[in-house]
Amino acid sequence: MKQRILIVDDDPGIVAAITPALRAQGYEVSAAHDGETALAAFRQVGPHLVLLDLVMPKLGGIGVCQQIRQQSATPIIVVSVKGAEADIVTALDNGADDYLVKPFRLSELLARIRAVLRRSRAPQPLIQCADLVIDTTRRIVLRQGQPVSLTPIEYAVLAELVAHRNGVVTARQIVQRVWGPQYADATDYVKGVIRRLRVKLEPDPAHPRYIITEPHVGYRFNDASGTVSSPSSP
Amino acid sequence: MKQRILIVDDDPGIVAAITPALRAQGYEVSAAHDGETALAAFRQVGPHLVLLDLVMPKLGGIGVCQQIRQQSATPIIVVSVKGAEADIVTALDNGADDYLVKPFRLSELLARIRAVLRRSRAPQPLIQCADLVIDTTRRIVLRQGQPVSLTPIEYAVLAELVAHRNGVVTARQIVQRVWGPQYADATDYVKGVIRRLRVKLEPDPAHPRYIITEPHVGYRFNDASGTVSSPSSP
DNA sequence: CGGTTTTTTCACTGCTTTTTCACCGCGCCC
DNA sequence: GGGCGCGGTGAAAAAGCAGTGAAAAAACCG
Repeated sequence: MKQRILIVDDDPGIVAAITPALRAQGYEVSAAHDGETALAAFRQVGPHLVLLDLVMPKLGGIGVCQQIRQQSATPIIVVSVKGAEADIVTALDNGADDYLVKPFRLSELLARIRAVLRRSRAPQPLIQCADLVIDTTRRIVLRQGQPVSLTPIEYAVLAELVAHRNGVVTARQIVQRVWGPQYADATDYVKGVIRRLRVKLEPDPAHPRYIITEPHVGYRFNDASGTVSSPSSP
Repeated sequence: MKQRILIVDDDPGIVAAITPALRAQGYEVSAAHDGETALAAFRQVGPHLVLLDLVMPKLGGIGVCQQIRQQSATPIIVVSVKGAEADIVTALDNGADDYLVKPFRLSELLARIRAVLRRSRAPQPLIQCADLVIDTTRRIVLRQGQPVSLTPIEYAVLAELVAHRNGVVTARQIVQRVWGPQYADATDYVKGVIRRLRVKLEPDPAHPRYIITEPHVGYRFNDASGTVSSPSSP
């Protein structure tokens, strides 16, 4: 699935300059030109990353930052002409992940996007959980050492759950990430896939241990045991 | 728990300049002066973050970066005099999380450290109050460590109360925020939800400690203890 | 092209939540 | 003391949601 980037900038020139470069890298790009439409677009598109200008009509970049952070951990890179120490510190302390001063070098922006996305999607190569092993690099799932055959959609949904393991993911989020933003309310799809996943992965599909339903909120991948591979910060 | 930072730089001046500032922020600081000792120190200290210079004897910064990445996901901020596009892109693509060109502003470095640590350590703004813990990002409420299941409306009302904790919120305000402006005088809804919240959250629902009624005004969420959240502002 | 797997659609069921409504108790002011 | 506003209580009706099964449609593969 293509990664989606939302550009928020009131200067159409900037948007026009960046967009094709991002598309060339294989990202899907959408844009908003003021703070309020940015938040609406954010909810609708469910992007994997936000490129955010600071100076904007309606609602400033800092405000957008805070609003997004209240509802999501989606990475944000602020791109602004304001290069003062105070601006940078304020943005970073209000939830931005990186800060780039205009004018910037395109390849640097791309590299910073890669770095931020790499960390946020943190595909820990191996996730082990009782009798399940999920190898995200090979797209393989083992259950009690036996490989489980998953269809592409099943795997994509599982990956989405595992990416936020121990956290709740709404059906809406899953549909947006796996099928695309335009399917946002086709949450029926998820029901079916979740069921098939449970049949294939759960010891007792009727009483799930891994794929837990958080009533009226969404689903949660329950990883009781700590992840064993690739030790992160000790 | 104090967070540990490993500084890797062959210039003792830099180390001497940064170290006290980091200590003042409450970090534990250790240092290494070349690539090889850096890796040894990394394994020994197990830092939460690495500040890495590029030009060094024995093993360059890029090499250190790769080696660290092979064994850990510990965040790395590269700090270097080299400001060329190619250097930045190379560092970021080899596992660095951020890149700061010397000379840098100290407060910017500190802000970038906070930003990177925040993301790597899932910072959850928690509201703690006696035996209640409210995790606003994950939509989870714990009572004496046990998760409490709240319905969407219950959670929304609680969030509204908590947002103005220790201040009074009128029933009218709650209805407007949770149900929408057109429901402004359906204050009956609130009664029911408040009751259910008390049953679920209060030790003695008949004599509320948290969700207090302010007669003829509204409700107030009583947060005796201070809020505990992640260290974001210095 | 035919057969198989996968995805989509839909109707149904049991359960939880939300809404609605009637009533109770308390304090207050006239 | 009786009416009145306000907040708490309880229960039943209505609505919404998740799980299930099964069949149609689409994609895949030889």
